[in-house]
Amino acid sequence: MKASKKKKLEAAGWKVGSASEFLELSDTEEMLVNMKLALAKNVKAMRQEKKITQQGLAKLIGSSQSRVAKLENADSSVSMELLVRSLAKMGASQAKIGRIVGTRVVQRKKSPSKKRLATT
Amino acid sequence: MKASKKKKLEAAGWKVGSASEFLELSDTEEMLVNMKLALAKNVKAMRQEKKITQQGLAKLIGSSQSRVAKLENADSSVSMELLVRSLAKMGASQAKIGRIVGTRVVQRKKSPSKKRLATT
DNA sequence: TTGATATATGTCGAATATGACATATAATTG
DNA sequence: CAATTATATGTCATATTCGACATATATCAA
Repeated sequence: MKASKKKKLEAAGWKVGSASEFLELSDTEEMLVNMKLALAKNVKAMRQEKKITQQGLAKLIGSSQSRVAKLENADSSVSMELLVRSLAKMGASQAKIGRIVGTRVVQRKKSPSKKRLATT
Repeated sequence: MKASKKKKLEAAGWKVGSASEFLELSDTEEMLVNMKLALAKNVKAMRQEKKITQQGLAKLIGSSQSRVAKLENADSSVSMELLVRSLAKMGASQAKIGRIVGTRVVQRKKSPSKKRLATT
């Protein structure tokens, strides 16, 4: 994983430390993080498209600007449900949300390729 | 809404009471309930397909049989994240989960059709 | 039927997510 | 530059979700 991406994930509170590198997360956990990143990215994109501030979105979903900031940065303290709810409140269709959930934003870990033994 | 469906939703703890009939839920809330129903339905279907008990799935996701029962019945106490995590742990791909999230299981409320005025 | 196994329901203390707030930093505008 | 507006970060008390347990009910085989 690129150092920049790792730093970003760590900053958001995800466990990407020495004992469990991102690439070592279980497939399930990696998928969940990936879904949240996809949702967060789209929350921000939709909000900007609608030209409203985080404060505006906060009002729309009955929350606060600080929580919206955390939403958009995929902070580990935000639930998948709040992410989905935010998209829905901005008018995203269920179909669109489904497509977002199904989207990979982080490159999938390559399954280990068979290595030829060194012929020393 | 059919009485049977309403009863089922109410039993699961959703607010489908006099003051807010299901059809009166906001589009957003209706969508969220619908997504959870779709996820729950698929958790049960996948588990049965794999021929494992709720106890077995519980072990797979690190939970208990009672919580799995609630999961599959879309109890209001279960999060969207746990539903998604359960599907992932059973091997559902991110794409598949996305398709499930985008699936309507409850008929959409009809938008009010323009009525011709009665011509007394 | 009876017993065994599976699923459902209710409750609990613990863990996690919440909105709100203060305040820091960044971006924009004049 | 300074002022203004937008976004980010840290914390807290409250609310929600959690696994676990007890126990009820259903399903099915003998």
